[in-house]
Amino acid sequence: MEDATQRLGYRVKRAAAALRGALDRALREHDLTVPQYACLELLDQRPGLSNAELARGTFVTRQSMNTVLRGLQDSGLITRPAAADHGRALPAHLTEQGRRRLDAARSAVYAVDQRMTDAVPPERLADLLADLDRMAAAFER
Amino acid sequence: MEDATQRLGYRVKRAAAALRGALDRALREHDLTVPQYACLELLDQRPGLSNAELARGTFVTRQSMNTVLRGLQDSGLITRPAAADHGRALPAHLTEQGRRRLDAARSAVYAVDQRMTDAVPPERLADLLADLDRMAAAFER
DNA sequence: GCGGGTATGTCAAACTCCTGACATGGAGGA
DNA sequence: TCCTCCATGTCAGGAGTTTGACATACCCGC
Repeated sequence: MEDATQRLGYRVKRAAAALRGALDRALREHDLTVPQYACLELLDQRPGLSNAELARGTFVTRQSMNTVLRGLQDSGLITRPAAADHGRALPAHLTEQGRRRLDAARSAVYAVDQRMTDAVPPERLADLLADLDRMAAAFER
Repeated sequence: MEDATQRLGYRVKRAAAALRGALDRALREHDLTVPQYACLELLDQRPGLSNAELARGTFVTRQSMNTVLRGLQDSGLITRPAAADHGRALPAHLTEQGRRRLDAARSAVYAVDQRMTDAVPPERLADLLADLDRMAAAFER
């Protein structure tokens, strides 16, 4: 195991890089970046999430998500109250325009995901998902 | 499959994010970034690689690798000839100091990789590696 | 020989993301 | 009640990466 390209980390990195590139290309025609799309998708499934919660859900820092949210807000894709009624968390929601943009981009993203999914033998998909979860969990603290 | 967090792309992204974070933390004490380490490692295995070849091997653009190489050069970890004798490609090589720094960082990186590897059942490791390769290959053109 | 195609190194500008830091608001124990 | 701890939103600065572009150098078919 002296060749670093044989190690698990290298393979994960390569697969993730390929995925990221494909997503970038697919989302560009919808004028969305990957974090922006991830944010919209998360917000569609769980409306009212705060900045910090969205950051954790998309694997970026609060600060990065803050700028992402501001951009989405300026584009009119999401809304956030100016002040919090309880605590400091500001619950974000999709606007009608945001929902439409998400619907348009979703098909492109799903096609990318499907292309990747189709590349693995179907009988191994469940194990693969479980292993990816275990790898991620191995670094949580 | 309406929950986006159940899709393969999300799992890959999460695993890669966890790995990247762990590598960042592990390499910080060696004053190296992930691309810098990847570059050194690749250069150790295949001395004389050019900027563009290193970029492809580490999944970044030529421009990014160029700045990485310049930093490594300024730190005295690699050397590059000022002019190319054949074509424009400038073959890079590790210096003695670069080799020492790599050796020091390698154990930390290997520990991270091993921790991730240990998280997956050993009888599935070979399949996992193969599937990751298939996923990456699905996006090549 | 030579002209198109390809690959390389490099520059400039913009963008994204991160680290570090600070102030605010809530929860729980002394 | 007070006060320590934790989570959140935000600001400032900097580091890293990307897109777009340009000039140079080889290759190959004509």
